[in-house]
Amino acid sequence: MNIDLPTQYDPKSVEAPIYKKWLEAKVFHAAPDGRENRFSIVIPPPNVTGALHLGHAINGTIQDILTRYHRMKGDNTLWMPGIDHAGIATQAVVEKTIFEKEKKSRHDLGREELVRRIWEWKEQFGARILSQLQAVGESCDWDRARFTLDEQCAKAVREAFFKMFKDGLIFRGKRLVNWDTHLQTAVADDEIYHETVKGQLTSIKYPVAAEGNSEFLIVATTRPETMLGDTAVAVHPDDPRYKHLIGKQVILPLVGRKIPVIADGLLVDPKFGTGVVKVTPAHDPNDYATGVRHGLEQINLLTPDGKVNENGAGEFADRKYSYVGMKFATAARKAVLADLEALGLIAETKVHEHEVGHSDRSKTPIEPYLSDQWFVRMGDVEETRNAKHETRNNGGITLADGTRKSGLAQAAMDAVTDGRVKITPERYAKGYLDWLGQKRDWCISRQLWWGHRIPVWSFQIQIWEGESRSDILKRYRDLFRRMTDAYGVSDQVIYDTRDDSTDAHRVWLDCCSRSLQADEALIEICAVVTETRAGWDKLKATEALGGDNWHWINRRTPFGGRDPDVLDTWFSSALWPLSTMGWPEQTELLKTFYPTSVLSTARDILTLWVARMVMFGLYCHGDVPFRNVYIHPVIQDGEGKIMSKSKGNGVDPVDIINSHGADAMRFTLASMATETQDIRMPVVKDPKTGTNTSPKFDIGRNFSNKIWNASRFILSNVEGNSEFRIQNSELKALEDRWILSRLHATIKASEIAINGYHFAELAQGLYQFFWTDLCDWYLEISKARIKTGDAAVQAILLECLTTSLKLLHPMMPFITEEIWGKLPAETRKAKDETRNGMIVTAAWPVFDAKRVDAAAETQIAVIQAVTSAIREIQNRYPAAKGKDVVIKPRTAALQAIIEASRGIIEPLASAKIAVNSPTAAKPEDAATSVLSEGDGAEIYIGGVIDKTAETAKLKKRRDELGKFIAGNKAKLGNEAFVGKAPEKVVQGLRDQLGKQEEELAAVEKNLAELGS
RNA sequence: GGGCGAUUAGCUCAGUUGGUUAGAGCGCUUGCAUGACACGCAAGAGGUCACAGGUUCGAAUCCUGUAUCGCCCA
Repeated sequence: MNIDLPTQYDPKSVEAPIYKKWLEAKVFHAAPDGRENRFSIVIPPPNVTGALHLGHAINGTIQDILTRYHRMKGDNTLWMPGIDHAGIATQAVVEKTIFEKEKKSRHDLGREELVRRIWEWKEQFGARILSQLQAVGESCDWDRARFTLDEQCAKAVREAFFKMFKDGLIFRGKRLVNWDTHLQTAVADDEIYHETVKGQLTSIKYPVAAEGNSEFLIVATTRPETMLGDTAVAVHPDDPRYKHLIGKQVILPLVGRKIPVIADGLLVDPKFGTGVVKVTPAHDPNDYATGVRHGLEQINLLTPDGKVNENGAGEFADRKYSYVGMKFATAARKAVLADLEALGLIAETKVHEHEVGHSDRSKTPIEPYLSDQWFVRMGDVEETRNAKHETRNNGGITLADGTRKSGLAQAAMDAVTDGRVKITPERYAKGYLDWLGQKRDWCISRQLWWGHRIPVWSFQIQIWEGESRSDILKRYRDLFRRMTDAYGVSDQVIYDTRDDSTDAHRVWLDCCSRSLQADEALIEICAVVTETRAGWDKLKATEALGGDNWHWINRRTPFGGRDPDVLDTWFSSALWPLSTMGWPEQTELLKTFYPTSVLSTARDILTLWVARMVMFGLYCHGDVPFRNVYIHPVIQDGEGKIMSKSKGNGVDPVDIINSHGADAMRFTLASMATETQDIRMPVVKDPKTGTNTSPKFDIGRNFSNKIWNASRFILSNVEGNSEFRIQNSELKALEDRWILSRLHATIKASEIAINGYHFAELAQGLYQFFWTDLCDWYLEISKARIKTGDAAVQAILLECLTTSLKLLHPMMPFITEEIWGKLPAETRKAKDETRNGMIVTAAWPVFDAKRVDAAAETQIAVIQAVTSAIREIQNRYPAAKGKDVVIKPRTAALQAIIEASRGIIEPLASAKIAVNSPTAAKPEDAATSVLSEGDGAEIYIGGVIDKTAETAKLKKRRDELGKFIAGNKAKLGNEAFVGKAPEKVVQGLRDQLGKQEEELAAVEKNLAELGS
């Protein structure tokens, strides 16, 4: 033992240099080459707002296992890395930081300055995230790292937007959206969490508007302030209580507006409350839908910052009321209630619990808000929809490969239904299909400054008397086309008109541009046409518009220029597999690595992200973005709570890497990646550092240390020898054949596990082989031969070590690379079969069925059972240590096995087998162990007995056996069982019963000898 | 309210198409400085497979219901 290695593995001193070595050798870099076998993954880009958490760590581990495995298999392997700009999240964090430090709002800074500050933030935290990913050991092609806001990604976003706009799949509309009054932006459904709030259900009396009628309709609401925007009250069409009022009007208290009583079977449940529902189309999604059904007016009451606008006033019962400027859900509510109370119009109030949506980012309650937003049409496209566009079709959409589909959502659904995308575990496909099946239009505009700005220029056009909308629009379109043509970018701009305007005098012209040059042109055009008449002249616009019939572009509109909004972050994320590979250019990279092999992610973004990538992949490029989707489990704390910063129950992967090493963390996480959807990780405070940690990670650390020490042991015993190849002629020793059999079984099991995404099985299989089979048994059995420098053993040891290291490498890359580097150079060369002497590119082991040796496995199982039985007696009776053992095997065959294995068993048990015979006599006062392995045996060590303990133990076993035997006898006595069960099962049970009976007989005989 | 999932040893989890005596790691108990490793070695104890029905020759496994918990959607 002279190899110069410490007895404890120190990951800290190893990991950074190893990673550097990989980077320098450029082993993670992938480029298109001639290889047919390819494997590619795009990373789910971590959010630039935050640091890495365990979710990233487990997913990174999984992806790295897959990537490193395929790289070793010799596939052309690309793991594409990058980070996400995470629009709302990042802007909110930066705004908050600036406000805390400088007491300045985003409006104080201005758009340009804020965006500059966010870029600063991005540089800082983006770098940190990348270094954290590297600390985990992830083998991404860093040369290709992308950021969702960089130029290449921006180009893809522009192109996709342009294409959709052209196909009429992107449209602008006034819709009810979730409004964050604090951040003053629309937020997506998934950016909202629901909280149960104790509220009040108020019943309000609305007087019926008819001469001499003193009737009231009573409506119940949790949001009385929204009554200011009511435009109807609804009853069920079949409700006899109100039938006579349908079509009549009620007077809206406080406001004085007369609003109709409508009949709506969808909105109203006659059994709930009074059966009368107030309808506020601009402030409630259900009411909005009702309003659309009945053509009701939509009265918005809200300013963007959550106050009551000018619509919140009126006159009722000869008095004026106004709530303008009050905070909507708080002050206005209070005032409305007080005024109603004073009027005696409150029929009842009661405490009521209900769910209120809150914004994830600002934690403030969400208001449904009627506003202009951009949408992606998810649903089926009907024929009439495209009538106004130049490209007409018969309904449906065309994917990039020419396939026709009814709509975007349907295209993405079909890809999973017909198996082009396979989701693992399968059950998650249901959520994906259900979500897409709703085909809800996707609101893609955000009133933020951080993100891809919407590439649309809008001009509000005045319509003068005597000219039709379509005429003027056509003329403007022609004009704009000519102008952009002058800039040489006419094919970079599409012109579209909005037909959703209710204004008879104005109409919008939208110009969507795909390139930055087109933007430049539009800036120019915008400046000219909105500034001066001279500008018009300059461009000969007058001519273009036709003489004196003067029309103009409204210079006061905020939209006489580019749309100020940015795109939802998921829009650029949806293009990630395409944009990172260079789309819309048809790059070699794209041709080689798209579609990617697998996407690994957490279930919460299966719909938001995965579904949209499928959609965009098909629509933009004509193929799915990945063949497989693997959904990994979510790590929770010991109580089953999601880990989060605010709860303080999170574990920081960097802390674990510092305390346990990256390999230890990776092994532990892999061993937890089962098919379940949640896994719990008990969290404790590390007394040394005060940080959160988990005893779970000790498993990985201990295993690392085991690998380290076994390797140390093996390396120190093969020193001075060079290349080893196993000669089949030398495979005489049972234990040698056995460990190779186990090794090859492990190779096979590892491959099956990786290919099936069974990472916990992979971890357990390797742990079992390395620790139990190799260390506990093989190394112990062969120690004597190892000491004598037996060449066959050395060959086996090196074979086991090198193959184990390779199998372990994808999961534990650092330690395996470190040990690989300590191998004798010739061995490394012989076992590597590659390229640069590193394990990272060494060839993956090849399973050899000829190495599987069932006979050897059975024999070693007997040896293990006999050895353990002897040790068990020795542990029970310390006096038995060193004393001779008497074995009474039940058959001559077993006797022979034991006889042949004497040389193995005796050193392991530190005892001599004095007798090994079916007719062996039991020694005086012998402690007994009755074996059921093999053909069964009794094992005695004489002169040590404690009669009471011995009797108790045998009795316990007797009772157990009695139970088993009774059960088996009952089964075998059952004709139905014997008749129906497969012969194999019946025979197995008979054999088992036979053994149990023999064992019971032996136990009873021994009990009798003990006098009980 | 709808969907998905979980409930197996003190803890965290396995348990394949239903089939021989339900497994692992941690923790616990006992013994051990043993020429690789105490982050170790040897051994042991520990389970009414949430509950109630059902199907079946046979159920941790399939079905129905109940309870508790988690997640997603509305």
